[in-house]
Amino acid sequence: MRPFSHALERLRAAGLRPTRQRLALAKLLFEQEDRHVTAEALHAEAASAGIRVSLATIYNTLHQFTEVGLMREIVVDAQRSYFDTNTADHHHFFFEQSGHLQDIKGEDVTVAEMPPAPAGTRVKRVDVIVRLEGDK
Amino acid sequence: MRPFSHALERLRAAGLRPTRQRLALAKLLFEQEDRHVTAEALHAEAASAGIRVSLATIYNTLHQFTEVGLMREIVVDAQRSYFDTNTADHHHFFFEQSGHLQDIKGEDVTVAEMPPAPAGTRVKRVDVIVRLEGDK
DNA sequence: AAAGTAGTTTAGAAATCTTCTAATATTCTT
DNA sequence: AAGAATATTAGAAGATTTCTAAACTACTTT
Repeated sequence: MRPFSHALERLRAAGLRPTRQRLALAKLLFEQEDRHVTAEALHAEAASAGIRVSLATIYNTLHQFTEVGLMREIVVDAQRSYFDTNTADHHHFFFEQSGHLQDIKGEDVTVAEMPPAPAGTRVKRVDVIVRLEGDK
Repeated sequence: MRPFSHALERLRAAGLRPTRQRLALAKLLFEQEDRHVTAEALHAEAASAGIRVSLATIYNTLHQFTEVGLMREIVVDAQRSYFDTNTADHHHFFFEQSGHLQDIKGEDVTVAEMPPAPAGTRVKRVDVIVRLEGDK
């Protein structure tokens, strides 16, 4: 049922040349359940999986994947960018202490009574971030 | 009706020593309608108002004001921190092109059907950010 | 298969924003 | 006025992200 379960096909479908680095990163990112990664974390993970990729490529790749809609960026922390492999309509719990993110399914939050977008603008996205404190 | 309309009283009430810099910044920030500022923007504004304050003090002051509840921090842009003088329950329109923020009154957005906070955590805040593209 | 070309990757430098340091200055208390 | 506590500052340092331009790889054409 998942039309592009293979990294190669996903990249091809997105019009991205399937290079060694992109394939390896796509496997890390997409061949398991939805993930939230920072550039540094993915870089470290790649390194320990034996994939040699520069940090610049990690950034390039995360941005490219985001541009073509394979991922999206989540802004929850002023000092660090998070990228999410779940591109479906959904929101987030953010555990401020640990920096951990957890999806909230789109159906589980209802934003009712939105004011209209100001003249001359379009709503690109509505982000609901539930900031949590305490253990986890 | 505004119990602490004067910068001096606000600082005193918050337990912050009313220094020259803090007073001047409090005046810029609180003696006009609700504002959204970045550290750099406030620094520039202070400079053109003839207030000599270092950038380090701007950061110190914004954080202190936030700690004592006079302001709050808004995370909408991974590369820059915004601080808001409106501490009431409310949300935001974010104009991605210009980096401009606009309040949405708390009553104008209803977040219904929130899932419960995960065990061991408390909800600190729920942020709704409506990301806009287009002019303005 | 070889060559050409267009697109990628890379290390390291640079840019940007924020925090730190420790010296100096100011405010508050006595 | 003096002393103690707290603030401010310039500049250095830290952290994250982007840039540069050289080397490399993938794809296309021959």
